[in-house]
Amino acid sequence: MISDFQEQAKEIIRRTGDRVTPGRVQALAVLLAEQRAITHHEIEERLLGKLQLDRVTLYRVLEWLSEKGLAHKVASDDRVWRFRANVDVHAHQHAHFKCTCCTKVICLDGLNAAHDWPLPAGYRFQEAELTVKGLCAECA
Amino acid sequence: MISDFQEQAKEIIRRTGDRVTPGRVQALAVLLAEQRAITHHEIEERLLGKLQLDRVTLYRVLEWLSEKGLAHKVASDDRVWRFRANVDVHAHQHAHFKCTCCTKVICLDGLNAAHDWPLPAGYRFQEAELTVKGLCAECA
DNA sequence: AGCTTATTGCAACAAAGTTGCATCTACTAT
DNA sequence: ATAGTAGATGCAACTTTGTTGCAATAAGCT
Repeated sequence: MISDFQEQAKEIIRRTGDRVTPGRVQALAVLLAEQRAITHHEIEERLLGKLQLDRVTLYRVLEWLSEKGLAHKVASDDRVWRFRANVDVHAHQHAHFKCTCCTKVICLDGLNAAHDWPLPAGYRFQEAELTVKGLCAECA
Repeated sequence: MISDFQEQAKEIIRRTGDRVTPGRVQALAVLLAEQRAITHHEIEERLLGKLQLDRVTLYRVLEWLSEKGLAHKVASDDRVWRFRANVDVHAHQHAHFKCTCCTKVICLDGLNAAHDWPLPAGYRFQEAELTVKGLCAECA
């Protein structure tokens, strides 16, 4: 299973034309194996044993994944970025759910934060970030 | 004008039953004088000259204002909390707009992030935080 | 196999916020 | 008015999350 994600990650990264490095492959593999948005810290934990990767390098890898559109960053109220691999045209405009109990974050793919929000005159819309908070099935 | 806000702040604070201290009064007065959500740092700037208040104390005052429901905190993608005085039943459920150019944040009072978001089975809604990003009238 | 340049690791730094504790002060009760 | 007390404040030190500069390394090309 895991090597499956690794191969998948390798192929995705190869297609960007940029270098295929262990750090990028393992980090993306971790994200692919996860159905939810996870923090830098959580990714580090999952890499333990598999690959020793510098903290800073992981930050840079995650930044690179976002830039290349292979993953997306999710802002949260705890000042921590979370990352999730971009699946297909999963694309940009979608909402997130954060459990106020276990802090888990998932993507609400069905919910697209569309651009029909009424803004004051002269304001221009770019994007919307919607985070719904509550309790997940396990914590409820 | 300014002392007007000070008197208003004093009265609001008095009604909580907690102590009316210069830090609380001045901080709330600053928030009342502002129509948008501002950062700890911006509040500190506006207090310069009026009152020398320790960084930590301001953090605690802002926390207290939130707890007492006199102000609300707005999370943002720059990992910085912003605060705004709560006007009337302005209350909780509303959206925010953040200018991607000047980083200014305003409250979209007309837009209430209502609770009809479709969640997965077993999930329980608590609150929603909606941030619309784009350009404000001055930056557009 | 060697070259080139992107990537990595390390150390140091930065911003935002928190904690512990001694000191001070707003309010209360005299 | 004064004194006592719980609650606020100021200071120093710390934490967490993330960033920057730079020398060393290694991925992919020829």
